[in-house]
Amino acid sequence: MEYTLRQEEIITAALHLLASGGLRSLTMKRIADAIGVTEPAVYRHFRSKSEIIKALLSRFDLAVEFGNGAGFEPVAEFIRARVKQVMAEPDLARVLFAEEFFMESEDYSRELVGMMHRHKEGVLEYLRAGQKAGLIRSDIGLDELFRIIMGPVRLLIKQWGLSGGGFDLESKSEDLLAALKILLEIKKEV
Amino acid sequence: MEYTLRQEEIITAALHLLASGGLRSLTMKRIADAIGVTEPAVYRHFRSKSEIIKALLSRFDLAVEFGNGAGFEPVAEFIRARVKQVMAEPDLARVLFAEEFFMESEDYSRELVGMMHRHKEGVLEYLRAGQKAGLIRSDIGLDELFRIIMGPVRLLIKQWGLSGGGFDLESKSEDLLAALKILLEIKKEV
Amino acid sequence: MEYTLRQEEIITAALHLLASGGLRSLTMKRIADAIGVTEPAVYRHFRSKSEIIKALLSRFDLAVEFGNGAGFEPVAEFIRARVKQVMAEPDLARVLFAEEFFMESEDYSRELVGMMHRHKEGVLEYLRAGQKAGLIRSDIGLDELFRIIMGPVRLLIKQWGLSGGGFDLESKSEDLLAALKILLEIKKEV
Amino acid sequence: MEYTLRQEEIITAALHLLASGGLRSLTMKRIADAIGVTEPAVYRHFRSKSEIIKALLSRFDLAVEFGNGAGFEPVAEFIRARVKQVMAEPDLARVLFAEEFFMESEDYSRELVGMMHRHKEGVLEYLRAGQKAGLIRSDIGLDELFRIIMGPVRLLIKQWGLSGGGFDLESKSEDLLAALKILLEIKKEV
DNA sequence: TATGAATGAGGGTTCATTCAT
DNA sequence: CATGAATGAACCCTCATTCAT
Repeated sequence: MEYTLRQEEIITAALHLLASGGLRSLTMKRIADAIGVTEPAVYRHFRSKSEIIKALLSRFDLAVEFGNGAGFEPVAEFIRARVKQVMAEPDLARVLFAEEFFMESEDYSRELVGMMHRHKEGVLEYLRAGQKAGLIRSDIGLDELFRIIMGPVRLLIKQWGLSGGGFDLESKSEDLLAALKILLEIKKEV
Repeated sequence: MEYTLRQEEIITAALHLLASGGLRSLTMKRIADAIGVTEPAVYRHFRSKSEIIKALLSRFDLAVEFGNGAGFEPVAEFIRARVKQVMAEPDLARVLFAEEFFMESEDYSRELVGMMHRHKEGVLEYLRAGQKAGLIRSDIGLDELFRIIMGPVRLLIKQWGLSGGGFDLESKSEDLLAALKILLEIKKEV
Repeated sequence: MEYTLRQEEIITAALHLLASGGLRSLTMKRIADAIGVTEPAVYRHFRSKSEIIKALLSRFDLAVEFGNGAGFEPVAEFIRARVKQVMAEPDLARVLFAEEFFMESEDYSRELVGMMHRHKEGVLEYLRAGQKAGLIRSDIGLDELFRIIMGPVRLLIKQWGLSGGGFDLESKSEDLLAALKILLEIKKEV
Repeated sequence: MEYTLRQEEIITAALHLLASGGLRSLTMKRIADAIGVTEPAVYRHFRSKSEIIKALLSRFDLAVEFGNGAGFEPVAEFIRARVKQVMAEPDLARVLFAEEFFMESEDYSRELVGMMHRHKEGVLEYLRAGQKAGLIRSDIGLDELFRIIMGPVRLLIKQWGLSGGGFDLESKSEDLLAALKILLEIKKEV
């Protein structure tokens, strides 16, 4: 979906409010104030608050193509893309993995779950192919493998968000990826 | 802090509301309805909604004593305690790692951060000692170690919560612990 | 249904607003002002504006028992009861036969239609029995008979309402009933 | 007053909205949508919503010339004209005798009352002349006569409108006229 | 210990209307 | 002749909280 400039402005304002004060502070009035108009003006651009939130959720999506790769490297690339996205829009870090925010409404949940599922399947596919190709250790189940990779990434990004960007996310994420690489990749013997 | 029976009842009702409908549905009216009284009656037991939420947060705490152990095993014990706690009160799973819920107010944040910190320190201590004692691999930094253990655990519990208890948390957590053990523990050579 | 004093007060205020300014002026704010409280206070007594309107509609109902009578006389009694009711609460006159007001919502419509139907059936039964007993002329169909009696009554009450009580409704209604009696009753020959 | 094509289109759309959803649904947005333009465009053709409603009311008027006739027949002709008009534009039936719709504003009221008055005077004149000429029974007052004729007609048209055109209005109106003729006309003796 | 009644603040949303383009 | 963007006023309703009883 394409958004007009005004719409993008609104989505950004909404994301900022959500990140800084939770769903409670994401009100039409505050959005309107943030972009310098009155409340009804916002309704020219989105039919309802719901629509704004749905549009906001689309920012969670990654323009990542899941290809035919195998092993840890393409997964790492996916994670690096996430990290870059979060760093480009730090507000994201505070809400990205807070599915609970949107739990309240079936509507948002569905959207969110769909997106999560898509990403999970992509990652799982890399891992499955990696195990088959002997690039990733096979003494650990796929489920566990997935959690052991994505769990720490989520935690890292969350910590960065909660700390207000208090550390260098990029270098810390590289550290994490390096550690995961050591643990999960099968070293090619000479 | 000790709570009266009525207070415990209120906290449980609040937790249930929070888990099932998010912060939005956690209102004084709904709490009152849930325990079968009117709103002012609730104020007899808690000075404000804030106090209820703070009391609720105390449920997140673990009555775990962090001792002098070292290595992966005491960490696993800590995690098992968490899992048991969550299974005993499934609502907890849906809110336990949703720090964002409480981000809104400095008040709650402080409480929560303190708790998280305490737990983190405990776990880190086990890991540090474990590395020193040669029980845990040392080619991975403490920070990464912590995230690689607690990240997946958080993710697992969150998934269980979001799925509405759709899988056997206990066995899945054992699978996870086993995988982490394989990855992180140093095998004693004969 | 029984209403508390406050509820009756609200219903009366609502009826007054409806009568004096149409549905447009029937707002929660105005009702609240009319009884000297703030808007939220009204919600203690009715769950929604809908409920108030439904309660209001119940005022349209007549506590008239439709018995086993026959002929014009019991119909006249029914009409006299309506007239008395309207005179006791003149606001009624302006809204009583304005089904269109409530057309907007299926909800109200159903309620209203049910009431109208009950009354119509009662009147029709008197007329049918009257024709069978030779008290009412039979050269006119029941449908027409009904309209020729109730149509003028409705018009009379409406005119009285629109004129702001500008004439003596009671005497005018007696004139009307007398005329209808002359036209429709069969004179007993000696 | 003459209206442009666009204006007629707007009036028709307004009438339709009014008939199908009451005054509540008669909004500038909906009118605009109905004719496929945006709101400001409507303002090109009418200075305000008020003007639209006033124009709408003009549809209630009948291009009936009240002549010098006497007795029941010219009244019946007047009624037949109404019925034809209503059948040609069924939406009219749902709002035609709903003076309450327009009660809200003095403005509309005056317009409407004037029209009603003109029609009433015309009908009354026929009846007065009819009584004088011995065509209509004189044991019933003029006021009552008027109500006994127009009351049922109004009720009939209203019922037709509320029933969504559920019966044959033309034949039912002939039945009604026949009944009224029997009741009110003086039979010429041989 | 509990209730009934109330309130100020604020929520999302719709309306008729205006104005620059 | 029409649009996109905006606005002030108003709408229904919910919230945490208070107070007299």
